[in-house]
Amino acid sequence: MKPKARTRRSEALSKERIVEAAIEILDTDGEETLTFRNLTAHLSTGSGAIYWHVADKHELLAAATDHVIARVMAEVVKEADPQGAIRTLAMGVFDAIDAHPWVGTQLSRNPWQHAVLRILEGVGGRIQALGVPGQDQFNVATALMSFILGIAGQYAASARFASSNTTRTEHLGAVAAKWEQLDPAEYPFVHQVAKILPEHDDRDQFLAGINLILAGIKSAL
Amino acid sequence: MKPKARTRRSEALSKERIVEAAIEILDTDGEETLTFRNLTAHLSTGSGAIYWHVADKHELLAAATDHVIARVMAEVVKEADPQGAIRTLAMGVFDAIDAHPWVGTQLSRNPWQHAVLRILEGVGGRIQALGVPGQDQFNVATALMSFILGIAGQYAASARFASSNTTRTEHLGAVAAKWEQLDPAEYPFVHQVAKILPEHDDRDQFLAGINLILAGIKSAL
DNA sequence: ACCTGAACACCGTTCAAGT
DNA sequence: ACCTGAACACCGTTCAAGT
Repeated sequence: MKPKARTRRSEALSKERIVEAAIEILDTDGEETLTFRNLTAHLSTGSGAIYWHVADKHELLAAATDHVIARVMAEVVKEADPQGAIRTLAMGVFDAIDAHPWVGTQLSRNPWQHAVLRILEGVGGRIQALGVPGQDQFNVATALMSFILGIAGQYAASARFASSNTTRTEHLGAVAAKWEQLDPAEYPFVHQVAKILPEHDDRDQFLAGINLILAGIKSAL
Repeated sequence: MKPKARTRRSEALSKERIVEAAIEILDTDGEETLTFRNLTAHLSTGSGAIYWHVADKHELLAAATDHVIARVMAEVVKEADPQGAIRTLAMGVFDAIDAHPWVGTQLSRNPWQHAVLRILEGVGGRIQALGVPGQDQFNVATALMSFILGIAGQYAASARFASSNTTRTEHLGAVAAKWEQLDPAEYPFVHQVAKILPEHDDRDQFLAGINLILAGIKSAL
């Protein structure tokens, strides 16, 4: 009786195969479960084998993130309207994080990884097409980036907490309940927001933020 | 010859003393060096002693972050003009992250910790004072928050990489050099930005982002 | 009630030894 | 050239035992 091979037989290792296996673990079992021991077991190889193909865990995570983001950016390529392109680009990143919360963690952790450059290029090109003057392009593009990366980190964090055993709305309900126990005199706004929190739509919220920034850009043109 | 006591004698432990000691380690030696063994050595106590006062490392980090952010928010309290208040509040958070990069990491990692609520309350109150209609306040306040937290994560990441042995400008120069090796046809915007990157001012960049969002808010009023 | 510190169950990474 | 897997140098956390 052959043991169940978790991977298709034993082809030679490669960075690509390693990244794919890592993504599978990250997607199905979450970011905390990705260890080199777990990963090498999936690949049915020795615990140190990975280091021949990948420098360290940071590089592996960056490569996995780039894999996901590259796909997103490829889908955005052709959109004539720069504003529309920025929206679909941003929502594409959002949906990728929704599907792979660990991508959000990773994006917000290292601003100079390749995946972030892909996003910056995508945003920057549209900013230029929008007619933002040269000396403002850097600030405008990075502001949009910061907002996207900020959301990335937050959304990934929610997913990390919620996914364990409760649904997202249950979890938000628990958060809102905690907010309502704060002193209403000291935290009036938080109290008000607690009522909306459990049933709000993250995607709408994100798009509203993008539109806010786009409005700021247009008002300065 | 008495051994040099790293802490003032052996008063009883308390959450406050633990948090203070943690902040000192985080500030002087960086976030990677904060381990419970290191921390308890500084406090000259047993390695498990902390767990009587603090649930786990996450709570400790959240408490340390709240300690820093509470100070920042206290300084902002009275500013008549809501726009000005939002600017000083945001810059206060920025300067706190500049002085304590680990605060940036921590803020971007957990959106529901108390420190984040302080910022949200500060931002939200000013958003209301600005006259943003009720149903938009949540989206607008959280968008501003996301931008601030996005910067927090990025700035902390730069500090983490740069601080090791090179100065910030040296580090940015190295990043820019890497960007210039990318295919200019595929990454035209990144190439252009690489020229500005090493000598840009992070504080100006951050303020420009805040002003962009404020402009977006005003244009919708 | 509070503290000690050995022990547990892990990590990422290295590297001699194998093929 | 590539892989193996024991070993190294750590982690956070637990918990019986002490005071």
